[in-house]
Amino acid sequence: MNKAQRLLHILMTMQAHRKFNLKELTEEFGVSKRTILRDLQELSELGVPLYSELGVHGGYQLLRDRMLPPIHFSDKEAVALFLVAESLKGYPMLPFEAEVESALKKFYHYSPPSTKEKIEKLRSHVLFHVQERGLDTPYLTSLLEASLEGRIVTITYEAEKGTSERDIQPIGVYTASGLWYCPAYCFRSREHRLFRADRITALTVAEDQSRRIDPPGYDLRDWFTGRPSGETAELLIHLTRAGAVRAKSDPLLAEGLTVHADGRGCVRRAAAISDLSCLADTLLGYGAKAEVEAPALLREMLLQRANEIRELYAGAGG
DNA sequence: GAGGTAAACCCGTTGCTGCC
DNA sequence: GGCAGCAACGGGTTTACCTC
Repeated sequence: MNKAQRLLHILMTMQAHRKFNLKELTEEFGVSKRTILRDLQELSELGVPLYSELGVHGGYQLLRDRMLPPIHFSDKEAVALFLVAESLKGYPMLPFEAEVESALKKFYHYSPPSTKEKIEKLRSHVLFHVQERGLDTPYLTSLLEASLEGRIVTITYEAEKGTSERDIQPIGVYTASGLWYCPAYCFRSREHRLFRADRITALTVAEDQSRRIDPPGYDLRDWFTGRPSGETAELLIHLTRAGAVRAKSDPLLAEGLTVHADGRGCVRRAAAISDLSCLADTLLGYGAKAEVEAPALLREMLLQRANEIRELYAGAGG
């Protein structure tokens, strides 16, 4: 039996037995322990999910649940998968980036030449442009994993107001305009808040997991459908014609937007109190194109910001 | 602590292949 | 045919870990 045949037989033996050790394999294949070890290492490097246990009852196990069965794709399905992959390439950071790269390599390697040809053509004719930000998000995968497992993590966050350390329970991650965001329940402010992944400079799993909200009862879909968490306020914003056009493509104002027959519009929905500050910053850019009727707190925030700007320029001019 | 197991080394042997 | 290079293999030793 040559090496290739032996590797194949070892793989079949592993699939037939839930657990095995070196001695059993050396007896079955009539080779030395050293050779079996080399074979197992080679199989592991090829992607076979092997798990070893030390000790008296130690041995090897094949993590069969972690290995997918062979799947057949049609030509169009294969090209479609690569199209999806291409759409992600513009992002400098992705969760499970190395795994995505490895999976695509395997997929491309085993694709027939005609499919490869279509994929290469696709690369020349389709481009998903993502705004380049050049910001590192080293904890993106950790945030995603924490949201999947409902873990509380301790983060160091660099906000505009300064650096803070806080415990959060992420509900997911999403990307917009080339940036990665992580909505999460913040145990310090006791409400859901939005964090920029690139502003997280340190992340560790929190020691105290007893506070975790399980089940969370609030997920990324709730976040996007605008179901607020925590204390809320009724929002009523009137928009000019130009303001309504702009609000249609504004993620903060599109929700709850109604455009009247004359082109003007209004935004009417519930908003979390914690979001008002962010809304005020956005509305400042609308100038007179948007007028806040409610809540009063948002009006005050806008006035305060406007006054700050006025003082700044009055001082510079005089 | 003893004994069983895997992991990680090192080194020597064997067989195949290509080159001169 | 002789030689070098390489891959595959085997044996030995030490270390780490686990169970009893």
